[in-house]
Amino acid sequence: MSAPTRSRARRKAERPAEILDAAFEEFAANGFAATRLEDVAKRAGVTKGTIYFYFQTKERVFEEMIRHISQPRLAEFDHFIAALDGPFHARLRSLIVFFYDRMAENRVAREIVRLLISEGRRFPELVDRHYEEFIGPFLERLREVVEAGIEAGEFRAAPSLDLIEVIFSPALLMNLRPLLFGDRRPIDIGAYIDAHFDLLMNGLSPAPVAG
Amino acid sequence: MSAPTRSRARRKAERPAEILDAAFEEFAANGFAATRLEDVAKRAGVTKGTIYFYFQTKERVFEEMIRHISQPRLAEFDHFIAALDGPFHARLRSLIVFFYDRMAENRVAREIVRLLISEGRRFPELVDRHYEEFIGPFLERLREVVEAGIEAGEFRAAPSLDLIEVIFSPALLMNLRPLLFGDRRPIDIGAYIDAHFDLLMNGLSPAPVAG
Amino acid sequence: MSAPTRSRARRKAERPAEILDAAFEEFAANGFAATRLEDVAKRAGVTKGTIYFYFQTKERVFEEMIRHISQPRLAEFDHFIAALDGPFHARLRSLIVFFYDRMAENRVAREIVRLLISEGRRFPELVDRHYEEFIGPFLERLREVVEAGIEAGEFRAAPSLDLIEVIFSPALLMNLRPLLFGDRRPIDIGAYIDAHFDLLMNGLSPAPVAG
Amino acid sequence: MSAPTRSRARRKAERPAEILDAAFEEFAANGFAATRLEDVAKRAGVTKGTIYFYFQTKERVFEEMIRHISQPRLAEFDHFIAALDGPFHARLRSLIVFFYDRMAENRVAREIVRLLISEGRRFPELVDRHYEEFIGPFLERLREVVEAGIEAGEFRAAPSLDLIEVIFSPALLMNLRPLLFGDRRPIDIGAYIDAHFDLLMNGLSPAPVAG
DNA sequence: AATGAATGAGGATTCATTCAT
DNA sequence: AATGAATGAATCCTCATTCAT
Repeated sequence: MSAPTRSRARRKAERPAEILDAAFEEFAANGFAATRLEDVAKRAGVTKGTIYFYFQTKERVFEEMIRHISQPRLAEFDHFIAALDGPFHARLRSLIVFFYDRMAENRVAREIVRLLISEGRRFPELVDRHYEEFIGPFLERLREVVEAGIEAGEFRAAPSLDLIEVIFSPALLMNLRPLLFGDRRPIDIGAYIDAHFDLLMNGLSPAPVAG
Repeated sequence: MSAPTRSRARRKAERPAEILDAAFEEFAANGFAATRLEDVAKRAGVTKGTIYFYFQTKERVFEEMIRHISQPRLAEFDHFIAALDGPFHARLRSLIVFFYDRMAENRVAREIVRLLISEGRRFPELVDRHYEEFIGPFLERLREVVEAGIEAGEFRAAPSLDLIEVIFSPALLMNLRPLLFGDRRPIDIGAYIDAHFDLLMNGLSPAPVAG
Repeated sequence: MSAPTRSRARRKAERPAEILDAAFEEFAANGFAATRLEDVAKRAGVTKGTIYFYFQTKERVFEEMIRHISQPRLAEFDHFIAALDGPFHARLRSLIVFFYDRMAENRVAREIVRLLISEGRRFPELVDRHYEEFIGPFLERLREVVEAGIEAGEFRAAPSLDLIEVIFSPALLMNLRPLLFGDRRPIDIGAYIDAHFDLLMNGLSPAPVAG
Repeated sequence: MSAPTRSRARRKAERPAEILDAAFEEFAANGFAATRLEDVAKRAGVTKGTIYFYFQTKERVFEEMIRHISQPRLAEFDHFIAALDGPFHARLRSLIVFFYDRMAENRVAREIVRLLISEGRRFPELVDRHYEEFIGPFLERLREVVEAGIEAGEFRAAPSLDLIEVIFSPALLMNLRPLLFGDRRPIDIGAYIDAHFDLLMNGLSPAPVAG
């Protein structure tokens, strides 16, 4: 099948990506130290030697794997931002739903988070790059929307503006839950998102009795 | 010093705890797979053989270490709960501040969370026990306070009552941040807690103009 | 039970023997190298330390165990020899049946043989002592009976007189069989003994037609 | 020497056999448990890792070693059987001499027997395979010769026909002797074989006085 | 480009032996 | 006499890495 249809040259060009995809699965399943390059090779359909042809060390495989898996999300995010429209509370909701969808409910993204947490001490630059490329820009967009919403009178000038992460942090829980519990303890994510947004907009205090 | 002052029997009684304390430091620093029992032994001031006298395998050392480190917190929590008092929004704040204080700002607790995330797949019972002993009861207390507060008219009956975790989840961020960034990217936790609580009570919507 | 009936002093006197009995079972089951003194201790109902109180090293335990298990057979053999009586072919049969009974069909004796074969290179003096105390005397008695039988005209002066072991060697097979096959491949020992003795007396050649 | 003369591929093809030959020497000298794979490697001129490249565990090395050492004898035996000729008592003697020669006087075969006895409990399938491939067929040939000899009037119909092993069992002694005594207690094997065969044919009973 | 044989340092685990009590 | 905590050398096995082909 693939042998006749894809030229040898083309297959060669895809080798590194195939190895990194395989590496993602193995590292996600076992962590950095407990993953054997032998298993990565087997999963990628090559031999250990081939991995060393493309990557210098196991560390390098890990680093490039994180890069390889993360990169595609960036463009997607930019595109999404560009399309944001409508009233600011709708934009805010969109941003948050986007995070739930792309980060919390997406297995690949979740496992990357797991790896950043578990191996972050060994690869601090990876974590920092992630902040600069994903988290920072996301928070920045969030802040812009909230600021504009305040200006437009849709939001009040809450202290959370300065600590914008407090606004979306409930979404983190949906990211961590499956990392901790796997399939155990499932939750109704739709209801959770609604609860998050309701709390975000209205808080817990009872509405003052309108005159 | 210890040889003359402490009797052999006394030292023996303390050995397992000493080993588990050392194990915590090593596992927290390197993760399960990358930690060498030899280093745990050295840190505990014993030899490898001694570890195997008390624990059957490296896995067992890990499991018992988690248990050993976590246990003491339980009593503390129960005691805190018993002392909860005052208006319900104050109790709610107390609970949340308690979580920030004991979980987010405490290095040991944070590292336990890291280990549960990174090694949870290998030790699912540990994660589940943690839920049953810590997370579940904490959420339960939280729910009780909110329910009572609603009854008392201090809180509105928000949908978040059913998904109580949404209420305290911003605190998770303060738990994860140092796991990811170490000492880089510090944050003003006091301000963050205030923002969290403000959002919790008031939301982002502008207050309706009072009559 | 045993505590009240047996005095402590008496139990102490039996300790070494209990240890050696336990050692026999473990060494027989696993061989010298694969046996753990810890298991010997457990089986004997004492601790490792106690073994070292009575015996200097694992090697010593092994050596003394062989001695301890073998010794009792010697007296038995002497007693049996003294009672030998009747025509010489009957005495020969008795001797051979004795060997089958005490060596081939007795599990303990068989396992001692296994140990002498498997550990003989490590403990050559044990093997040699065994020859001097058991095999040599047994062959000597065999030779005496055959010689007397020749004198009495009951046996012919076959060359096997000088290599007396050829006479009883079929019995060895009954010793080795269970060492190799355990309970697999059982054999009718009674019939085997009869075949052995028939061959011994009559050989395979057809009887010359009597005048 | 070997590096320039033998190609890598050629050396590779011989590696497993070289390792198994080395394994034979070490296991024969020390038994299974007391043999260190490190020593096997050293003797084979490779490193520990190489052994594990070809064999999964120490057990596997042992099993394949037994196979590797035993196999070549099988063809030899078949060839010998095909060439059997002459009167039946001559064939019987040939068979028995063959056993003495190939099993009792051959160091390699003897040590395999030692290993089957000492490690048979751990590797019962090895013992059973040995019976099926070597012992069983050998006994079968023996029986055929004796049966044909009876038919031809060269042998009498002794009860030993049903327990054919009684006929060759004296040869076992020549197998076991060196296992137990090494070079101590040498024996004149030629004379022993003669005595064995004389007994086999004529027994111990005095010849009836011919008319 | 790719293979896979080979290495060797490293780490988990075992166990004979010691010794304070 | 007896215990059992403690040791540390020994040994199995793993795996990142190299390199001849």
